[in-house]
Amino acid sequence: MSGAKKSSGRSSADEAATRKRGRSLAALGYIQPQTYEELRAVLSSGTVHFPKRLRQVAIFLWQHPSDVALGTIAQVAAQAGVQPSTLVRFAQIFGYSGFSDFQGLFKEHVKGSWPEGRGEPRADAEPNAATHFLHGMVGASQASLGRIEAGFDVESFEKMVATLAAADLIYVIGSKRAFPVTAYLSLTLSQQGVRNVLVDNVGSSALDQVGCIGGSDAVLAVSFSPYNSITPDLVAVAHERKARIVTITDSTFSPLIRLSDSWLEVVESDFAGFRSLAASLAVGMALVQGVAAKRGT
Amino acid sequence: MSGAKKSSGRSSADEAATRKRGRSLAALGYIQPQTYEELRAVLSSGTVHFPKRLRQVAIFLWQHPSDVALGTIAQVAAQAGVQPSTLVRFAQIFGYSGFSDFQGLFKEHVKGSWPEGRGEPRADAEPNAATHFLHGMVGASQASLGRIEAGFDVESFEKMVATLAAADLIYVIGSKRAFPVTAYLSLTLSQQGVRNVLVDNVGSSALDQVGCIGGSDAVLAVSFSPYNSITPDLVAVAHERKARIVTITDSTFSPLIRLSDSWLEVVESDFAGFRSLAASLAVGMALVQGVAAKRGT
DNA sequence: AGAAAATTGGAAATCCTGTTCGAAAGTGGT
DNA sequence: ACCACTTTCGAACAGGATTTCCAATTTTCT
Repeated sequence: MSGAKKSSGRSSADEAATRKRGRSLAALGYIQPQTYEELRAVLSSGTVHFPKRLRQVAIFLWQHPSDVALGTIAQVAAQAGVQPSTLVRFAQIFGYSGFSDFQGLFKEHVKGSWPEGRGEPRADAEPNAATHFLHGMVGASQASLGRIEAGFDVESFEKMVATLAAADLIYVIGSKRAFPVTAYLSLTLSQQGVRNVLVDNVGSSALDQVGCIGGSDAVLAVSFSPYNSITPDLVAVAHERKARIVTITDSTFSPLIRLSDSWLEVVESDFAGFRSLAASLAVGMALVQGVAAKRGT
Repeated sequence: MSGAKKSSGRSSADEAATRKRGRSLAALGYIQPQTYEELRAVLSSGTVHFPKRLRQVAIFLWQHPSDVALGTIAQVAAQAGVQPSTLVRFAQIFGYSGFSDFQGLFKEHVKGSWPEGRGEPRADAEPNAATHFLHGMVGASQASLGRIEAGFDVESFEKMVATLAAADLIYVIGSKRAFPVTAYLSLTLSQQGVRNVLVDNVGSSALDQVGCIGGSDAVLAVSFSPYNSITPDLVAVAHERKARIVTITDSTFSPLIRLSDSWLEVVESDFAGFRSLAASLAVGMALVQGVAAKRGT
């Protein structure tokens, strides 16, 4: 609290910056974002209105996080079309002492998104019922994720991407446990500009929906054992109507396989009967990204 | 990255470095690696035998490319356990004028394999682009999972379980990215014999649904940034009707927090703009299990 | 074992980067 | 149109980062 003016002390520098400029967000009740995700949340919330140059900065940060993480302030400023000092001001508005601190957020994020970048989980056995189950669930998820990386059929995957990219319209089908996966697939496909229909069976209209499938359409089916939902029936109809069919399922015994042009096996672990979906979602996202990339070109 | 700003004679500086030290690889017939892949190829070929410290450097570069790209020379040296000057020497052996030039390789590589936000996912000439993305997605999932295990608010969690277990009827609310999570929550709750309503907004009936919430009911809300969906509106209505509200969200900026009796922060990583749901699902399953256990007794 | 060569550690010197500050330009209200 | 206030620009400054250099140490060859 001793008001040293330009001491190099980090924390006191923050306070000094806040005190000096009455308009910092901290003064308005906001707190300093501690992670990249929080920063994105603030930027996207639309609650902050920036003047022209600062908005320009915000947009650039949003669109080119890796350039911000890797570059020097001069390079970033040049790419964003502003002065270096503008970047410093931007960082200070959010309560940071300067650009360097602020850039740390981006570095953390890029490092975190980089496969090699993370450490191994350490084993602290905490005797607590809640954390014990969470730990088990996390373990099941990580086991599932590890398994797909270990053995992944790239050939099938690329065939699936090609099939879906060539399709006129994509029908996404999955019930029960698979439904959360198909819901996310449908959402991300739409966000990537890929037209698709989520067959959710609202109003029991699923059979009628698939009755409209044409030969130039494709079905993306997700199904897990036990295979007693309506998914096999729906896919059978699509198959009769000559649609291309790609499947994500969890064993070679799935009735969908003989109907499918290509398929991937994704085995999910469970803990105390609660099954993970982590691997299926990861594979699903990869599919969506692949299709979007292929469509884009 | 156009670092064309440095000192005047870049190319002549290279030659000078080469001429001065008789043992540079260039003098031995090797050429200066122009890309990160070339560097990796040279390192892995095993044709070069380094003394102890330099080998240490090579191993570190191999295992932690993102740290090399993001850090300063001092940070990298500390992590690798060598002196900064050793890194400079290493770079010069490969024909670079110094560490900065050499680091450029790593920066290029990291930036190149980071498909920029909303931008066009450029189809790299990388043959295994599919597996690279899958790898990244798995990494994002694992990062998310690791994060919740690292810092998990057990107190809030148990308060949430207690609230939900005491409720007459549980309303599960979430839109867009959060919907897959709520769909799975609703399914597993039902499978555990816990009565619940999934507010899916089919037929735009969500507002009317939450209009029926009573004081003995509870809301389980899931919401991620940007918070521009109808979820905050729905939860606000439930709050007015005196329902207990528990929330899973991804930052302290979420508008749901001030409406909630208890809440958990679950930060999900993303890769190339595709966000993982692994952590939210794991936490959700833990919640369901906790509620079911408490109801059962 | 001894000497020469290679390698390493550490501090000094230099270059560059990030930050600060005052003036200029822009904006909005009276 | 004028004034007060905010925002932006650009140059000067300070501090940090990279590089260089030399002595100390280890290795290798005779």
